[in-house]
Amino acid sequence: MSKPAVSSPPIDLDAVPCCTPMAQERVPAQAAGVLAQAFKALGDPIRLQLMSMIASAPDGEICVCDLTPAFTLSGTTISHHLKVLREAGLVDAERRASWVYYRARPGLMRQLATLLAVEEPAVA
Amino acid sequence: MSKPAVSSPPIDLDAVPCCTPMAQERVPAQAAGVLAQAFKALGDPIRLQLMSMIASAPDGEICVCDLTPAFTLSGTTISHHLKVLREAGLVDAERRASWVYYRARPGLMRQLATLLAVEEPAVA
DNA sequence: ACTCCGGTTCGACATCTGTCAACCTCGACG
DNA sequence: CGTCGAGGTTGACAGATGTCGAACCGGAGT
Repeated sequence: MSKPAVSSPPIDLDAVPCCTPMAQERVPAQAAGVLAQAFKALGDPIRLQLMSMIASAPDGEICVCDLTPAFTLSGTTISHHLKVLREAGLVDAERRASWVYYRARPGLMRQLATLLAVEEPAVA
Repeated sequence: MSKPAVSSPPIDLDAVPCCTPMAQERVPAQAAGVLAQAFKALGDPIRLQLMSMIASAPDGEICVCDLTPAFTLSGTTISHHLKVLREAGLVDAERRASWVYYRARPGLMRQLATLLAVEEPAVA
């Protein structure tokens, strides 16, 4: 919220030059905005489970109709959470026939993982 | 309660048996709560930069008096954000002399990084 | 003891977020 | 064409969150 920024629907993944562990170098203020949005998207139990279900889908993709019944929430709410994940650049949606399929975008996930990387305690 | 002035109450790090990439196995609903709280703590540009400054501190720790002037925010707000990071189990605070020093807790960060781990694209 | 200073906590406020009900859009199928 | 179902959008609402000013606390100096 410290960043009112008129929402940018399709996240500029290229505008995030981040690839250095935050333990090695301070993350630039500009990158922090985009990266924080991704973390915020994962900062909800429902979305974290949704993201997990999508990322661990056997075929690399999963239908919304398989996601919704996994929670005791209205379809509207699930749709809202999926939209957040979409706008954060974490997942991609594709409409096929009558159903919508979601798949993970490993790029951003990898960036976040790199950002969180910590030196192994063994290495001095 | 023999907790010092700067307390870091809850968060059961041991209660989070998570260590499997979310792309391999669906994260359990119970773990999702705690893990999501950690992600949420990082889901703010200010906190992400704070976390980064703490984690990348040369001596492994950094004084609040070095953190506050790095932002155009009141000390109150910085203190609030630091509290969020503390309660998420991401950082630890220690009062020494007149100043309070923060240091990163690599344990949870490593868990989050593992959770986000993605198979290398080399395997097609 | 008194004061000054760094930092947390408290109280208050505006804004954002999660949730649902209702409606709308797009394909599929008669 | 007309209907139906999946699911995304809108509007509305309670509750959470970010921010600040004021009050408070714990040491250091004087």
